[in-house]
Amino acid sequence: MDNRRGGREQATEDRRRELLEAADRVVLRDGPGASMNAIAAEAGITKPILYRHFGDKGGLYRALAVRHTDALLAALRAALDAPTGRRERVEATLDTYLAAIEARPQVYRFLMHPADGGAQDAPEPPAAESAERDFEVGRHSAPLLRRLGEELAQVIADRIDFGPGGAVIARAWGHGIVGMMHAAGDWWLHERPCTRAELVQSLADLLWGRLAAAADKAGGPGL
Amino acid sequence: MDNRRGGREQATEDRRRELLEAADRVVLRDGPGASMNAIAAEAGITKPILYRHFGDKGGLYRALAVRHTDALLAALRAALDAPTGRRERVEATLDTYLAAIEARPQVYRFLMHPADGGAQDAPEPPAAESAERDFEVGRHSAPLLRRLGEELAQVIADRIDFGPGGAVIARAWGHGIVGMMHAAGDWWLHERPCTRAELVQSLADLLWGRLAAAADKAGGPGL
DNA sequence: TCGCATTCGTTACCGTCGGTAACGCAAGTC
DNA sequence: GACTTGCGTTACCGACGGTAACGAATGCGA
Repeated sequence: MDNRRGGREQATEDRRRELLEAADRVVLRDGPGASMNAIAAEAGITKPILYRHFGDKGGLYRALAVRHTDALLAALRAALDAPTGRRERVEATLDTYLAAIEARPQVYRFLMHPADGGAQDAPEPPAAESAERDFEVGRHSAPLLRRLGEELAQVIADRIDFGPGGAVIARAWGHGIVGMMHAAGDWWLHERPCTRAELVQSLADLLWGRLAAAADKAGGPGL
Repeated sequence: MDNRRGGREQATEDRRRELLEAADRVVLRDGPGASMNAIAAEAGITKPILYRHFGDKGGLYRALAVRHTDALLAALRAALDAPTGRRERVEATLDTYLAAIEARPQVYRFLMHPADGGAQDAPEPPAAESAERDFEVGRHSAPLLRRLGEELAQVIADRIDFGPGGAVIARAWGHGIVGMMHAAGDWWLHERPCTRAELVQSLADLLWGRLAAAADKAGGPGL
């Protein structure tokens, strides 16, 4: 039908988008762990073509994650680039993240828990001689966190002047801050013990060294 | 054999411990996602008795997690209670955590990714009318993080004097700091870009407000 | 001593899932 | 009109979590 224009590549690209949107709908409805069958059904087709497009479930999830991560990253970058003071930028970034996970908790949930990740070493056939030798702790959790961490690290490294070896510090901070945001956001979304603005203030205060500056409680063990 | 003493309850308790140790070995060897079959085989028995003891896989994993979490918590509490300055305590706590995940990455990996968690709402039969209505983002990730966060929040609330409403701030900080530790530790364990001591210093600096105090890079957009 | 209930353990199975092989069918080409 | 080339299907595989139904061993009252 609409095969005019370049060729089939355009068509398969459209197809891919369509499949991703269907997958998105299903994941949004059923949470992570949505089955490939369900996704295929939602898209009006069957499993094998899903696999032809995305390889395996990890591929589909990765593609989905990239979509949403890109959107979130764009919003965060905007907050990070606002022409205001550093404190305001930090607050805006925190608020942007929290607003995003508040608005679409299912998406957020999916992004943070993408089933597994990928290929440890050898699944199992060769006995199991990987033993404790294989570390490779990584990729168990969310690639999103890693991406956000690296992104923030880049911004930090660009903006703040550490001494030599500063790149590593910036990365540690990037991942650390993202983790802080994530964990606090997760807890907050679950229990809603305060408003978003209050949480933003608390976390910004934490990053602003209030932990070091705060007074001990009376009767404490000193310091 | 050793049925003297109270009765069978003692025996089943021993059994349970034995099974948990077997499960521990398997999880340590095969990573999370170790199958119930494998665990049962390691314990020298078959699946159904595992299910009789722990209900379902979540139950077993929860029991395992509690064991390790308790051990880690004890170590962290010791670091948190050291009779030194606040900065030293923070550094000791960070170092304790990082040393733990460094020493046993498989255990750590398992704790942070306990398969799923539990019972969303209705798995699927009733059509799927939960829709986007059900929030309940929680419990998707690790209960360990929550426990650590609450624990740290308690220590913070005990030791630092916030004004009214301080309990919520302490909890936000507790979860935030734990998340920071976790994410940074995860990244560090994966890439090993620096020594443990260096990471501890970087994170402690971050918590000490160095982000607020640090100088802008030359040519930056000002503040 | 026999029967009987209870407990521990087994084998054998179910439903679902991720993933794949083999086939069917339409369209473009000579 | 035969021939390739993709898209899509059905039908299947192996592994998993979980369970039902059945087999010994043990304790106990008659």
